[in-house]
Amino acid sequence: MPLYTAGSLKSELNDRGWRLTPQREVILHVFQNLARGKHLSAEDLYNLLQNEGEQISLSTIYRTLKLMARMGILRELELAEGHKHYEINQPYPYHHHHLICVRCNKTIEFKNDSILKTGTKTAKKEGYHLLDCQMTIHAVCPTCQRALLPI
Amino acid sequence: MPLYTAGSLKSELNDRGWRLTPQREVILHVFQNLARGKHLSAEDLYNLLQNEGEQISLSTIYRTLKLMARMGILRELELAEGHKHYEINQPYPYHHHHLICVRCNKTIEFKNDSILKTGTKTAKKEGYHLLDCQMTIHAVCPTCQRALLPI
DNA sequence: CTGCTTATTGCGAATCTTATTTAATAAGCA
DNA sequence: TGCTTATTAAATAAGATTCGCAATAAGCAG
Ligand SMILES: [Mn+2]
Ligand SMILES: [Mn+2]
Ligand SMILES: [Zn+2]
Ligand SMILES: [Zn+2]
Repeated sequence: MPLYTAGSLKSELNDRGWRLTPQREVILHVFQNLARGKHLSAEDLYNLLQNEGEQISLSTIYRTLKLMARMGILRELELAEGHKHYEINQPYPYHHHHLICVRCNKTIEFKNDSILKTGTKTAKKEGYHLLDCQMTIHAVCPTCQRALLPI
Repeated sequence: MPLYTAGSLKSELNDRGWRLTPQREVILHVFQNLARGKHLSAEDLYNLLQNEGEQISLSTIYRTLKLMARMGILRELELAEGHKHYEINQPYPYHHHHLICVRCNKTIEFKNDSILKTGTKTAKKEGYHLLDCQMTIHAVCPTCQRALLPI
């Protein structure tokens, strides 16, 4: 899980016969400058770029998010039903995990260094090349516990 | 994360004003008797039941899987793109986690007791009612590493 | 710097999973 | 045993993501 710059992204892409496009650079930049604790869906990213005057099609957004997740640059998160969220994939000491309320989707980030260690060790043991490891806690938040039993 | 029987499922449902139906009982039974390491998608479950002569509609399958996941009876897993997989949610010592190849979806289960401990502690600290906690490692398996660079 | 190859983009249309609507059914309970 | 209403099946809709294709432009060789 290295930290990417526009330059290192370009070389990693070119090494595989792929290309660095302005769209990819812009999207990486958005995630690199996203506030801690923020997570973007494809639609979120699309709207954010629209508001900044960047014209990147939704198709390209989807393709780029998938590509960068497969490269280990972004993390793909299941924070809500029906669509994915993304954030930059950072190593220690920024590596963190998520506690999610399954009813209202309120999300709390937490850290635990032993998880990344376990992930690294387990992947290595099986000969896998690690891209990301994440712990997800599904639970019901205090507010939703008090609400009267809707599922 | 208690272990459910048809009886305890019924009381937990009835306590909330809900009902135990034959469909729900059948679906719980399938997951309770599923071989270790097996994970079912909604479609998988539907086909499995069809082959056993059980007529349960796909709508009911989806509703039941969601309900049981929200109750903490089943775990919802992201083992492949585009659809979820489910397995029974078991406590220590059966509690386990998943290492997934993002290219071919080959999945390996592994255990690590400290994860459930961390999940329990973190949920408690925030006042959340724990349903499930899981660690997911995204990686590229040895076979896919050798394959020539398709994403 | 120039031209060529082909990866990538944007657009629209398609796909596919999951949710919803509705009438019929049946679980729980008095 | 009868009543209330949660649940079902089936058809339909919704919504996220992917795909096909023509136009564009990144990388590279000359
Ligand atoms: Mn996060
Ligand atoms: Mn499993
Ligand atoms: Zn909540
Ligand atoms: Zn693989």
